[in-house]
Amino acid sequence: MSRTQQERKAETRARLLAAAADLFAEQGIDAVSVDAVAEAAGRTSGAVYAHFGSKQGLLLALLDSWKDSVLAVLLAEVAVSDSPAGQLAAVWSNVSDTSDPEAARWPVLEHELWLRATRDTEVADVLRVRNTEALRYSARQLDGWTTAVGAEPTVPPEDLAVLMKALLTGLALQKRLEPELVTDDLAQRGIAALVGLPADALASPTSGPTPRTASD
Amino acid sequence: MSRTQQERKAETRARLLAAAADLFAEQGIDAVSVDAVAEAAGRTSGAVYAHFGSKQGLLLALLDSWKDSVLAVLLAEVAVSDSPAGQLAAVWSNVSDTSDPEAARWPVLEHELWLRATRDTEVADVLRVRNTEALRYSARQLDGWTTAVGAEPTVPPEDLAVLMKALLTGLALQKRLEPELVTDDLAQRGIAALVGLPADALASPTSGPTPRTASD
DNA sequence: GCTGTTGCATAACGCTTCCGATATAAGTAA
DNA sequence: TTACTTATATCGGAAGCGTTATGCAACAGC
Repeated sequence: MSRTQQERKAETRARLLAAAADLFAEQGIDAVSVDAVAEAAGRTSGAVYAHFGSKQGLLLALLDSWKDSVLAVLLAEVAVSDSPAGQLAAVWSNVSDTSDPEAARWPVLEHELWLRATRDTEVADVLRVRNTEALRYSARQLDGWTTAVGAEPTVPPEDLAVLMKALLTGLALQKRLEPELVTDDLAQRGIAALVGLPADALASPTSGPTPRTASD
Repeated sequence: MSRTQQERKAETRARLLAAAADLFAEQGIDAVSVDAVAEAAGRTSGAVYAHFGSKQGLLLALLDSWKDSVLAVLLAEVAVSDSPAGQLAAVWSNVSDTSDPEAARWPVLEHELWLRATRDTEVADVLRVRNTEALRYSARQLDGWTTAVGAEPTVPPEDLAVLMKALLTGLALQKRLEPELVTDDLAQRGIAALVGLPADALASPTSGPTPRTASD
């Protein structure tokens, strides 16, 4: 089996990034050594420095690769349901799911990155780009939903997107500390209140098929 | 001038805690060495281990000392104004003030502690205690406010407190990454929406007591 | 004043980190 | 083959970490 150098290199790079994502999320970025990442990828630390120059370089490359992949995954999950309630539920579960350790991993890492951005300009820059991108998309969606459902939010869609993201982020944070305090139902009521709807308006959508609503 | 051993010890302990609070918030807990804390306090690392046994012991002692002090400060600031609008503004500014580096410090540390709680059981325990305490107080306040202003929130006060805290936390987080995206006005509108009020019902901040009813 | 104790400084230990210098293996082109 | 390039491995150094052991003043009780 002959593989070109390009293929070899590409695979090594991919394996290093995957290993870094896993370990960073599981143990925290600072707690993970370069050697640990390399070993988990079946390589040695030399490969990391050859590919990314430094641990910081590895982190930035990881962020870059995420800007595409993670957002794409979320959008795909959202696209499955076409009712506002289902789509919001998809977003919420994507952020807050604590049952599956695999899925619960990257929100933690996301959280860590936001904190890191406070002191690391490079990380902050990357995060800002992703954030405004997500907010722009979110604002568009929210605008469509609110008019479709006939809600009258007290703020324009762009601001509503900020509030919504803040609420979801805060709830996810809180849920990790005290899971039983933040039920799916509570999240839904909070969202409804922000949008300017009665609490049950999202549970049984007025139009379109009823999707899988969050239980609890 | 002669000082008793007790006084000496107490002052050293206080200085170590103060230095730890400063440095931890500024650089992050892991990035700060025990030696650095000791030096900032005008002592050496030996003093740290004599007092707290370990770096983790120092951290836990710091958390303990905060459970009293920080909450007390916040309550005092809240007590200054006796209108719901003013009190909410006090809370929000206390969480989100980014102008004064001194004040902007501890929300960052708070954020870091929440993240740390994901992997550190001891920190999680302390944080849970403080959190439920704050939520209980907050729920009581919110209950009083909503009835006083005549709002009709869609959830009971205990849940409303969770939502409110989540929103404020999320907004503070977001504001640190993109300050111009999260104005005080936006925060106020978000709060109002959660409580179930029109956007301008809360809009008279630091002035004296506002009329009891917002209806007109 | 003498003596035991307290509070902290000093210095060293064992471990881990990042990362460069060097070496080897794999792939490509003639 | 031969010559050359590229990708990864190996090794080691300098520095940093938390922690422990020891020593030395300043104090307290007699």
